[in-house]
Amino acid sequence: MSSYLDNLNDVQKQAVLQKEGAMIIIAGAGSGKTRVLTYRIANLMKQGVDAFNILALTFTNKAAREMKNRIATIVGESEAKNLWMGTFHSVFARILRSEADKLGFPKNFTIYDTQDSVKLLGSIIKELELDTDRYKAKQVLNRISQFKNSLITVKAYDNNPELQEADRQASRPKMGEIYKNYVDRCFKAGCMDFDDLLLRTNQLLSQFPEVLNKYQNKFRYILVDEYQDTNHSQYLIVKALSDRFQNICVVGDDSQSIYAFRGANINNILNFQRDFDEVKIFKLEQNYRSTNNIVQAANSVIKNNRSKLDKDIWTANVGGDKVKIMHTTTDGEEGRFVARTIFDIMMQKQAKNTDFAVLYRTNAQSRSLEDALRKQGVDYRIYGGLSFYQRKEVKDVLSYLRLLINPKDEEALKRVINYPPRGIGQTTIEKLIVAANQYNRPIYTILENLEKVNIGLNSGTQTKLQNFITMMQSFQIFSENNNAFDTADHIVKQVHILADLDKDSTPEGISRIENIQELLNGIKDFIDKQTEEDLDTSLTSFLEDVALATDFDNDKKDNKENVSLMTIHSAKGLEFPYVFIVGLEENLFPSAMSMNTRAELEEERRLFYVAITRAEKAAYLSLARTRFRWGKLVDAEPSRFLEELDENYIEVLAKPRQKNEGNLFDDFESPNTERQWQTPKNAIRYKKVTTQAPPKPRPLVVPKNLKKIAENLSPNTNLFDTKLTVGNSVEHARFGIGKVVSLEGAGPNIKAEINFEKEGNKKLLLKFAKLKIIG
DNA sequence: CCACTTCCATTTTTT
DNA sequence: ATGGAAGTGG
Repeated sequence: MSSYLDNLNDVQKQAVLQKEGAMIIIAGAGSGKTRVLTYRIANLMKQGVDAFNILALTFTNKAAREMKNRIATIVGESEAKNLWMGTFHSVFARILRSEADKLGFPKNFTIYDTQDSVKLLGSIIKELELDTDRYKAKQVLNRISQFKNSLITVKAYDNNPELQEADRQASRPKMGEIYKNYVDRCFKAGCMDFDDLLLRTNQLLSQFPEVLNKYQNKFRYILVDEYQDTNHSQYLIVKALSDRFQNICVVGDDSQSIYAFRGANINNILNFQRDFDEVKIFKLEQNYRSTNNIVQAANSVIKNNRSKLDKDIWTANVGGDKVKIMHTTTDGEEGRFVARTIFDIMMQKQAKNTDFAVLYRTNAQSRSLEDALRKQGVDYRIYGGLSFYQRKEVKDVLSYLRLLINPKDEEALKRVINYPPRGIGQTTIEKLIVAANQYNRPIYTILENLEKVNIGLNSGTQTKLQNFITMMQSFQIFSENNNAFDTADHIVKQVHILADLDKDSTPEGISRIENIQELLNGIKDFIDKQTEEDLDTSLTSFLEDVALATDFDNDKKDNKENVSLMTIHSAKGLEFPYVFIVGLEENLFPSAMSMNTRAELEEERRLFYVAITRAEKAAYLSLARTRFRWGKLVDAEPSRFLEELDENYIEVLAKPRQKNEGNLFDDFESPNTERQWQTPKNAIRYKKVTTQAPPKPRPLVVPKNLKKIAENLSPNTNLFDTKLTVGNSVEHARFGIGKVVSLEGAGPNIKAEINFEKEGNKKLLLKFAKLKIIG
């Protein structure tokens, strides 16, 4: 029966066959992790475990889908269909959907994306008449996200002088008030944001024992992929669900943890052995993906990180090409180098577009690459960035649909109440919000009862509002008798969105119309697919899918083969024969925002490690000495990561040149560009230099914005590195001098009990407490 | 209330 | 450079 096991090495096989208990699979890059997970689940099922009792949490929905398909080939489609597989967010959104009433949410709750959350926070900040420079909606959202991911509710915040003090120090004393308002408003709107999907799940499991019991019994075998990137909230969910049967298998690689910025807690993986009894450990250390030069180059970089699990990634693969490094003068030149090299490799090695990926640190870097690829005639596709569903015109249509299933959805209402323009202005909307807050009802309810409230609207405006409501009600009725596609189509026609967009005959305007068409097609596809698999075809389920979809999840139908352009973060879990990593410059990669602590810098280094290890056959690194940023030319120094690469595995294509030495690709601007490139003369351009230029002493750059951000962050982030221990004397801004009595918790959640001379014993969350070690 | 203009920040990464 | 927000005149 176990022919499928023959493809596995010893450790992989052990990991697959270990059926019960807690286990951790430390899976180095390219070590066949997905294969192990797939076979492991298949094996469980072959051994008689019911698919309904297996929960597998992945990092993207696409990963879940692919894994499911692979499992289906082993155990059969009908069985594989019953597996619960998906991202934390989508799996628990589904569970919340059926249990929402217990938490006071409607079953049809809608999901706020980041845009919605930021907008809501913007209006709250305005309503509270706070300084919008101090209180930047986006930053406030980040802070609230931190709270939620650490399970700090509004109440917990109110009881936590430390947090309040930290916010006061960051000149945001009203943070608690904003937080409370935000949570209230989301609740009243029947909406959950991304973090709520996890936080509310935790609430559900902790406050309702019968619910916990139900899902503990259901999910007897739990698997978590990319465990290194789970946050505290996710960790608690996993812990709670697996508590009964303790059949928990987590897979991850601490060296690939790159999501600390959104609360991922690397200690979840580092401390796994502490959290469960008798943990079995499997280390997958053989890399099957990359050539030896790539594996060793990657190893030489990551070894500079202090905090990591002990492992030794090796490969039996041949050496292959060395990792190539290209110094260029400008970002434009860098783009042309990438485009040209891709073109050359395609010609010489008969490679396809899909064999290539260009990875960058920030989305903004894609522009110069796009220009160059377009000129070179290389088809490409950008992943990530603004997703399809976030485009204005698409979101407008989606907002109508959202409002239909959840009339309380405030952000959706605000979007469509005057779009297309129907004479309902800002003033009117503000009056409505005020009324809604006064009566403690959703705006929609106010609208339905306009005649009963007097909020100072003139009769003309009242009629317009009335018409809007009547229209929405008619849509409501329509949707009850028609499917999601017909409803959406009906709405698009009735509100004349296309007519509005038609006024704009620019290419952008035309593409907007196409986007709406594509959205409608998307809904149709969704219904077809769901029907085929006998799943929910409702509007609600479509909207949920959309809210949690990533760019990778909706496969474009154009059958063109494309070079992939994406951020390194997006590239996690993917692999390509040829990988280009661009912008290896100080302040860009590592990012200027991530150089104030060792922890941050180490995350950047892991990011670099992830980038290199995406490559199978060849990796090209490039940098530019000047680059357009913020519309200005900015000078740049080579990234420190380049110096960390072991020179045995690299090859420098063009040595660093001073700016005034002229542009390597200057002739590229000339009309004969193409021909110039074919001439052998160009060969010397790839001049090999055996020694790298002596590294210049790096000027100590402290960007201006760094200071500001440092002030906003808790100033003691680096405390994690200085290792506070029991017995240390510390000084606290408010409580004065004290001694550390004990430490508990892990990572960002370490709490210290401190005996203060004046204030007595206090437990402080190190993350937020402002402590200075004085002895 | 709307259309047009000017101004401003934006660039770290994403479910 | 660019797109969104805020301000201004009709």
